[in-house]
Amino acid sequence: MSIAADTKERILATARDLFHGRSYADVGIKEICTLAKVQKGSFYHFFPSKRDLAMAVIDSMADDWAHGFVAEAFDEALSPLERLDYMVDAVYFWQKAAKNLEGRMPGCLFGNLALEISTRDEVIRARLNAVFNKASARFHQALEEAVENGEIRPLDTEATATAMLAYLEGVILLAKTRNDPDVVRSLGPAIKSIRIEHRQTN
Amino acid sequence: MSIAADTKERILATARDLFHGRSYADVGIKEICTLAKVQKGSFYHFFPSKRDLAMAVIDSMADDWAHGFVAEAFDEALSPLERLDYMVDAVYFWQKAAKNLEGRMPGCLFGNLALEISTRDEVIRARLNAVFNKASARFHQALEEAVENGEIRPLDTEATATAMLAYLEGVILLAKTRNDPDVVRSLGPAIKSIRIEHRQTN
DNA sequence: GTATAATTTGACCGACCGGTCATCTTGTAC
DNA sequence: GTACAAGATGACCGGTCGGTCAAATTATAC
Repeated sequence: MSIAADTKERILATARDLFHGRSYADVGIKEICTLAKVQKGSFYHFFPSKRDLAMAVIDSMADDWAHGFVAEAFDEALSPLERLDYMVDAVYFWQKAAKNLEGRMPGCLFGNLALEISTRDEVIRARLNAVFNKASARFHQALEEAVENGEIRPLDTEATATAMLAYLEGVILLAKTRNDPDVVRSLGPAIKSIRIEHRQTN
Repeated sequence: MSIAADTKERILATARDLFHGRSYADVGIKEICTLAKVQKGSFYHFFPSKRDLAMAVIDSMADDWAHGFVAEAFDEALSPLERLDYMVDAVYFWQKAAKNLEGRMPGCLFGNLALEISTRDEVIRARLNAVFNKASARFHQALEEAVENGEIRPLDTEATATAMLAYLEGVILLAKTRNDPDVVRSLGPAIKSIRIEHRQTN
């Protein structure tokens, strides 16, 4: 069972890297199998289809993310606004490291997949949407605390949290198009300037 | 010659719609030809390759954009901040109309292509980057005017302009992932809250 | 040791991909 | 009307795609 788990894990990790570095459509099962040192038949023993692989990759990445530097960035020991800066920094260093390795900025796997296949596959779209919602919730919590602390003036924390996530994704998109991680560092910190006021309740 | 131009234009328009609504990789030459009522050989009479078609589509869309509602939005008769709101509105109505037609929010063609193929094709990446630079220049000009007018406090207009473009792209990305154009309307106006201060010149 | 299930192997499939090409038709110029 | 080029036709190509499968191998349970 441990060997099997290893094979599945190897497929997953390989697919994740390839999808992230290129795109879903551009990476074939054959290539994944070759790099993961797995036969095609074995692949289909673990994954019913390429689609299912994609969903497993999304889940896997979301997990790593949530327990990795996102957990660090949103550490409650940090002040809310520090968390935002930490998050931006983490994205910057990650993208820079990836570029040094591969020569290209891969951007955000979720953003990439969202724009590539969310118009074609409702299930994957919903999955990616859920990932974004979870990410947005982190921002939301930080903002709630920041308002409580008096670090920032009261605002619509929920809408602003989503706006901040959108901004971060947009910055990564632009940085990827420039193939320059520095864009993240120069534009990223402005995430703290984004404000959506409370809706009027008249 | 006018007939030929029409054929080429028909290919271009069809490809643009299909690439926008789905993705570059997902749309085949054959499908484009069928919808455009053109034979495959004719296609290759006008376009050397699918890649070249993609570049022509980018140029064509950028042109339409620049002379279409972007020109309207950034009309100098409007106050700078009004231009931003106009731009957001235009995106909202466009996406909403597209969703009503096709059932799905297509998002921004440039953003879509950037995330899908900019890691694979340096020339296309550069082309898309140029489009973004032009868009950013529009924001830049508006911000310059706004600062002159005293509509907003002085800031790093160039960096902020790019940040605003990033935000807009991010908002569209999130809206597409939710398949809900209303996201553009609810988050979009916050574009005016983004600020990047002048770098310290000590 | 034997039965059973999990895993691996690699040949194989039809469909479709981007792209080619010889041939035919149409428009243009004189 | 004749010559020439631009455009249209559709059969065709090798390669790759996601996916299948029967048979062989390995691990597990008793």
